[in-house]
Amino acid sequence: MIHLTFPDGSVRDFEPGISGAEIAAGISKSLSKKAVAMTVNGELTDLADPIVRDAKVTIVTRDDPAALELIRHDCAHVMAEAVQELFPGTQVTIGPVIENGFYYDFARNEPFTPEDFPAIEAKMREIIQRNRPFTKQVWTREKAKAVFSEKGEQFKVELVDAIPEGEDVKIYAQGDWFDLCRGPHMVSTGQIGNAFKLMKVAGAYWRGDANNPMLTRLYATAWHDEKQLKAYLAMLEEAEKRDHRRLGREMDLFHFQEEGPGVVFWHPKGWTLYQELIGYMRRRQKKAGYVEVNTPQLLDRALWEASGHWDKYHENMFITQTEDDRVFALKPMNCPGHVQVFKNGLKSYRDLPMKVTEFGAVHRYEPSGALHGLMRVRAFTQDDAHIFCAEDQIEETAIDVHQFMMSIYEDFGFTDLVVKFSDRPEKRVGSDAIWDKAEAALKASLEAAGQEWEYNPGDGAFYGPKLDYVLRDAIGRDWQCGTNQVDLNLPGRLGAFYIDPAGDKVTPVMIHRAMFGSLERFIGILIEHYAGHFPLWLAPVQIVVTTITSDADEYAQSVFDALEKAGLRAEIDLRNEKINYKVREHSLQKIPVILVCGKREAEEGTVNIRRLGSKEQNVLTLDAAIAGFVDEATPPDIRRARENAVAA
RNA sequence: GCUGCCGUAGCUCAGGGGUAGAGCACUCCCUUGGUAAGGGAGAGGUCGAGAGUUCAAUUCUCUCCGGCAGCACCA
Repeated sequence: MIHLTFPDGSVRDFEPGISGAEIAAGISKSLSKKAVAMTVNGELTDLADPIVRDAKVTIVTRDDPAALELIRHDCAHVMAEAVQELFPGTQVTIGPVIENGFYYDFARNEPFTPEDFPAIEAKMREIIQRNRPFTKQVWTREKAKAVFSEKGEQFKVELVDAIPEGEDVKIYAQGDWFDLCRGPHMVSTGQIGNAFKLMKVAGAYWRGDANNPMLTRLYATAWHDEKQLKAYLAMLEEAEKRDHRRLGREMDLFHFQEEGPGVVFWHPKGWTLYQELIGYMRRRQKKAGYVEVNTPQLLDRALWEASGHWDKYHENMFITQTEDDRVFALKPMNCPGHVQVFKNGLKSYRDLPMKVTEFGAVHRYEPSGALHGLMRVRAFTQDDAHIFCAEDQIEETAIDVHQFMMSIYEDFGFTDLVVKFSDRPEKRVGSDAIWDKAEAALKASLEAAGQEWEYNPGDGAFYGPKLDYVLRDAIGRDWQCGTNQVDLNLPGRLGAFYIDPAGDKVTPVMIHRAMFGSLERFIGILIEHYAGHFPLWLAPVQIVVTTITSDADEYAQSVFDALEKAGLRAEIDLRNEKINYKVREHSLQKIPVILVCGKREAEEGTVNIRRLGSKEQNVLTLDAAIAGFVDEATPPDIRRARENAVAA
């Protein structure tokens, strides 16, 4: 007898080899009907699997959140069967579950098009209706290879070969169709339900390697029920509405055009936002002891060869040649420039840590397919900094940078973020002793702040370990922004040193860090995060003053003048249009505040305030209104400084 | 860069071998209206670029450029 423990804590005895299906049937008829899988000691397995020893067992029903992964995975198998039924000769490869759904990669000479989707979906519904059971078999490697080669499924043969020795070669069948698969699956295709939809067709390299042939990938989404599916589709629509490329055009922030692929034309409003961010960061960095510099856009090839960038990245650099045959490259990064600033003039240990920062415009010739609005561009400005320090200052510096980073993200409302820690890769420079030190320092900086982190083993740069900061936006998407990297290589490579207390020359360690990452990208993220509804301190136009009729023009003008005098970014709209029209237009422009001045307000010396996203109207005296707006438009760092001053 | 799709007015899009259309936006006129579209008139396009086929190409073919989705890449 074996003892099985159930979620309610009860323990019952069974014959060894009993299956989950039998247990469920023994508990109740309805459970038996709803059961799709089970977990044994926390591991999800087929309901039909025998249980041979004592274990904790949970029966998973279709409504269980854990079943969603199974629904998607089963659906992937059904999609593969449907495709092979409709398009004979198509080879199957792999079809994993991903966030929100699944995909399946096929090899076929003809590409699929979205016009094929309805037929595939219909065939999938048919297969689901057949309600054939999923059955598992374990084959020998030889049999699997023989069967798949016989079928002309070369990719599957490769996959069988890739299964480690000693691991079972599992085959799951649904009716006549079968696939090599790790499992688990539900009981039968009928349990998949109807809440799925093919989403897109795309190319993808076999095994994710650009040297391999390209397969056709079909993406689909699948859910427990229609309601969830609809909610997901609605979320996609919402995401599309806040797409920064669309809002950038609608709000007149920036544009792109054909002659400049991947480079931004900033319009007055977008540039205001841009400058506001730079101003914020400049104040914060100055306060944190950074010194701001500016280094050349163009530098001789020799410097890039010395830094090692030429060797590794020259295909991705913009390179120029002058009449006298000198080759200059547009800087793809600021580090070598900052090292030159450090090197100019002898440095003492007393100068360390030296924090050099630059709003550094860099150019990188990114692959055409990588370009994406502001998120990936070929010319961008980093809020870059390099901190030159002694080895024994790495830890304090890393802590300092981490806390700085967190406080900056908080000012933009990013409180949900993930920090990824990457340590030494196989190919690297520097002694193990100093890697030990650098890795420990980065970890210590996170622990000192009580910050949770994800571990990316071996993903560090060849020159040092790093932290990456991934922000989660208002609709749950992740964006990598900040980075904090220890560099044990470049200062030495470029001949930087300082004089230590004993009078010896010592190579400093350099810490690379960027908070926004790139201004362009960060603005893209902010647009989507706020859906264009910027907080007042960032809004390019904070307030529009407008009138009901021309009777109040003069008063409106005086209101506008007062706003400008108070340092607010205001516009005035005296057009002979109906108030409805003007309110609509400025609301669509996502102007945070509309001040309506009619006869009444002119007589009373008040303003009628309407806030973006609300229909409410609020009447205040002009002075009170301005005081409120000035307060609200205060950047968070200045507000903090003021509050601290008051407290002290 | 790779695979697939797309490129017609500022925007969203229709059309299709005989040199173009709608709505919104824009300009002008009328309208002075209390919180999300008042009315009228007008202007606006080498149909992404080049080549080819054709009596004739915006439409068909090819090449290039740009965009979108995904993959690969991201110092």
